[in-house]
Order: sequence, then structure tokens, then C-alpha cells
Amino acid sequence: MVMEAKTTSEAKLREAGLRPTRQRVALASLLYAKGDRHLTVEELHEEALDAGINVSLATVYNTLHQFTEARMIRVLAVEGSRTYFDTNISDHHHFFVEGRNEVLDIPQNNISIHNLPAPPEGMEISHVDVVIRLREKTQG
Amino acid sequence: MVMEAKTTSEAKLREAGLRPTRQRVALASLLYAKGDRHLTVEELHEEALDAGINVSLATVYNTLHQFTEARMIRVLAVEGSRTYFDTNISDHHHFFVEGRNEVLDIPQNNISIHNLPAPPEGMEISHVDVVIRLREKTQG
DNA sequence: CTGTGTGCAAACTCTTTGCATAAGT
DNA sequence: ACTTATGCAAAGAGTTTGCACACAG
Repeated sequence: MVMEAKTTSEAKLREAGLRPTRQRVALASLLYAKGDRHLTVEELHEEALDAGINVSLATVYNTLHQFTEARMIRVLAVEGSRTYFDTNISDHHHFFVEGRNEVLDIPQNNISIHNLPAPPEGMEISHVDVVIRLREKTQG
Repeated sequence: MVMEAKTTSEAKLREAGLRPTRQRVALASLLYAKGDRHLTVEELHEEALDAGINVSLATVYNTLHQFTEARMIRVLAVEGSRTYFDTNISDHHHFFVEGRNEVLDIPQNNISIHNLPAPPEGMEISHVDVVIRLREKTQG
């Protein structure tokens, strides 16, 4: 299984034009092992260490940015101090819990959007993000 | 005009339960003078200085957060290092230019969203943000 | 072998905080 | 007067960068 993941990740990396170094293969394997997910740099770093992969935080930053440019993953449109990456590149959406800075996947995925505007000249739509911002119920 | 803006801002602040101090009144006046807009802390700070209002950066930070809690403005869901605030509280949406970290208003405002999921228990929807991420056209 | 990637630590940016001073009611 | 807000500078978090060493092709 592990070998399989490694092989798949290597192929993905080559396709993306990235040299399949140990660290990149390891990080890609972690990312894709668990299906669609969103995580921060620190989370992936910790996972890597837990898995016995000695990789520096800076490398995780660099690698995730390389993966993003290679369109293997993408950045989530949530404000806040930390950057969230998402392994699901297709259009899908998120809850964002205000105050807690927490991102949740939206379970059902049949949200549809109508009357999307045309992008300005020379630009193309990379992705449409719907973020449903939540707050704890109050009687305020 | 200026007196008018000041008076309006004072009223808004009182309503929100915030003491209408010089700085808050000035910043609120700047915010609302130009209609709907989105800006960063630094941008507002600069505007204030240009307008002859001596206010510290820390105060702009604090004030914008207070305004946000008071629901006079809101935070935009765009990732990136800086936080964007928006004086338009109603549902409306944005383009985000990748790479340039630029936020643009979507001119027409008839985007509609269907099949919104129910929020989790104990939570309510604060706001729905649609961010259309743009990138410069390439033949990659 | 040659060039690209990695690790470390230091630098950077944006943001928050503590405390003395100033302003609002 | 009493309380809350402001300004400053320093601290803090997250992220990026420069350079020597290591690894992939």
C-alpha cells in the first residue's frame, strides 16, 4: 500500500514537472493517502514528523506552494492568519466558523451558483469558492 | 458635508454601543464617505493621515475589529497575508486575482446560490461569500 | 558530476498587546 | 472624576529567504 502511494505520488510529481525527491514524495503521499482534506502547513508538518519523515517546516511551506503552482492542490479562500490548503481541486465549498478560525467541509455538495459574471479581459476563472461563514447562535 | 458625515458616524457609533471618540468618528466617516468599498488596515491608516487625522496603526486595527464586532463592516474571505474589510455588509461577492492579491467587486450582483446546506447545530449563517478566483490567461 | 532541493536560522510582514497618557461622559 | 480609548514600542505568529550541504538524474 505504502509502495503504491509512493509510486502514484512519484508519477503525479513527474507529470507536474517536479523532481520526485524524498520529501516531496512523502508529503504528496500523506496528502493523498486520506482523500480530500484541507490542512495547514503546520498540520502537514506534524503529520510528517509523526510518520517518521524528517522534513523541515520551511520545506513544507515551499513544497505546498510548489504543489499549488503545479495545480495539485489549492489554497482555500478563508481569511485568517493561517493559510489552508485543499487537496480537492474541483469546485466544492466550505463552512468557516468565525472566531474559531475553523474550516469545515460542506457535507452535501449540490450547491449551485447561477449568473456567474464574466471575468475581466485577459483573465480566466481559476476557481469559484463559496464560503458559508458561521457564528454561534446568539440572541443578539 | 463633513459635519453631516461626522454626525451620521456619531449616531452609528452610539447605536453600536461604541463611544464616538475622535478617531472612531473620523475613521467611520472615511469608511462611509465613499460608499461601498474594501480596504486593508494600512490603506485606511494612510487615508486617515492624508486627511490630517493623526491616528496610530494600532488604533486602526483595534477600531476595525470593533466595527466588525459591531457589525458595521465585515471581513472579506480572501486568503493572503493581509485582512480585507468591507463596508458593504449585505450579500455581495468578489473577484480575487491570484498572484496579485487583489480584490475586485463583482459589478453585477445577481449571482444566486441554490441548495445551501443547513448550518450545523447551534450555529447560524453569518454570511455567504462567493469568491471567484481569477488568474491571468495563459495557454498552460 | 551538475543542478536542483533541503535544512537551518535569521529576516520579514502583518497583527496584537501592555502600559502610561489622553479623551469622553 | 471615573472609565474607556489611544499611542507607542515591543512582542508574537506565520511565512519567506539566503546560503551551505545533500540528493536526483
